[in-house]
Amino acid sequence: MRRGEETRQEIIRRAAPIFNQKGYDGAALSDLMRATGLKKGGIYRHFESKQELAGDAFDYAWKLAMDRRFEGSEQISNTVDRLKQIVRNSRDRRTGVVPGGCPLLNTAIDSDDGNPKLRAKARLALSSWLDRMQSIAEEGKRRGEVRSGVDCGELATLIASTLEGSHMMSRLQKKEEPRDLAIRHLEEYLETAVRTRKSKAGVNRS
Amino acid sequence: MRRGEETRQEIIRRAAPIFNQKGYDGAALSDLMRATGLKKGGIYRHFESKQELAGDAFDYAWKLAMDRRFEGSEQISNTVDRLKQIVRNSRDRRTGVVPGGCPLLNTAIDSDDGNPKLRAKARLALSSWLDRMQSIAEEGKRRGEVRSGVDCGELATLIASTLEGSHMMSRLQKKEEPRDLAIRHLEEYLETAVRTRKSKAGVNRS
DNA sequence: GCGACCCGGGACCGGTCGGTCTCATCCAAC
DNA sequence: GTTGGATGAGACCGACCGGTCCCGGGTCGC
Repeated sequence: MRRGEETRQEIIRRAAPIFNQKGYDGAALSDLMRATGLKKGGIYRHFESKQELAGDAFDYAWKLAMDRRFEGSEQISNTVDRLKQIVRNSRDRRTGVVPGGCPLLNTAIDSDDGNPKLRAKARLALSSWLDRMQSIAEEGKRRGEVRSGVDCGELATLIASTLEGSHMMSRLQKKEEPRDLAIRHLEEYLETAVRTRKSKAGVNRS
Repeated sequence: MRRGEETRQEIIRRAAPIFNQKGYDGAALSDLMRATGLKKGGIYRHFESKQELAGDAFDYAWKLAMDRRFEGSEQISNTVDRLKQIVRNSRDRRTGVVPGGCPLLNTAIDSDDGNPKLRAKARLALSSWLDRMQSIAEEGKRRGEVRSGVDCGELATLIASTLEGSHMMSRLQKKEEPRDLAIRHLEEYLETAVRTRKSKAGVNRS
């Protein structure tokens, strides 16, 4: 990797928390300069605009968040248990991600007015998250682990919105209860309304 | 009401959508001047800072939203049906409120970094909302309409976070599905896990 | 060792920010 | 009709915004 490219990536890494915490407008060039240790010229050498940097920073932050949220789920064979793991990850695997809360939630609200480019990125991010969860549910359906009556797209939407809503509340109240509660609720829902009932013993438990 | 006070209220009414749509930093004095038809002097005559105006505008927007969300629920006698009505209101009664989405969600994210005064207002707003729903559930418990095992505070938290999360998704996707889905899910939950089971016929339906 | 180029510093730009202050006008009480 | 407080206009302020540009220095390939 060329030296300039390394610097570029470093700028993205350092800028991501600033944008995630302060929003697009709130993240001033002076903040980014302080965070990166570079002056304006050094930053604008690698990005043609603040928009471009913000976009790259969002992609970086979202990728990290997604990786963490699906971490440890791949090796779980049962799809419902895999979904439960993903749900729990939103609480248990939040270290090492970009500070400032969920980039998707932040950017969705932040770009609600104005900023169509960031908004498009947020929309895409949401879709990719939903698609991944939906695919798991559909795989579960084919395998007979998920009930045939379940709408996999709706299931993914329900999980995402419950997690995001409780995430906002937990951050606002500075308490873990809302998030814990949402996770318990979703686990319960997955067990009682999604997982195929087994008449025999040997029910899967994660 | 003195003339100045009328002007003050009018400024709040006009400023509220600006703050709700653009956020605190995003709402420039020039925007507020355009919306109110006043110049700086005219605005600062009635508010000692942008902060104060933003706070009053949030209170105004939140009061409107709360009124709408609880509208039509008072005259429903059964408490579970009352909660169902409140849940449905978040979809059905959104006309006449301040544009730009839920003021609580917007302000919670917007004030996540910086702005402690607005954050305190958002926290208070959330508490008052939760308290109102919790009180209804507790009344239902005393009346035997809500199961004794239900934690009313948790129920309120679950309703709020599910609605807020789906609200964000609906706005981001510009689709009503996430919100509709969340409402259906909460209605189902209220019926199956909250409402007291009746062994006799004549089950309440809203 | 040399030349080309990659890189970052930092002065500079016009514009806009939130906020202050003075002054003309309006209106109501007398 | 006069007067005095309430009201709003708008010039002005320093700070800071995102963005541009040029130059000096470091680092390559040769």
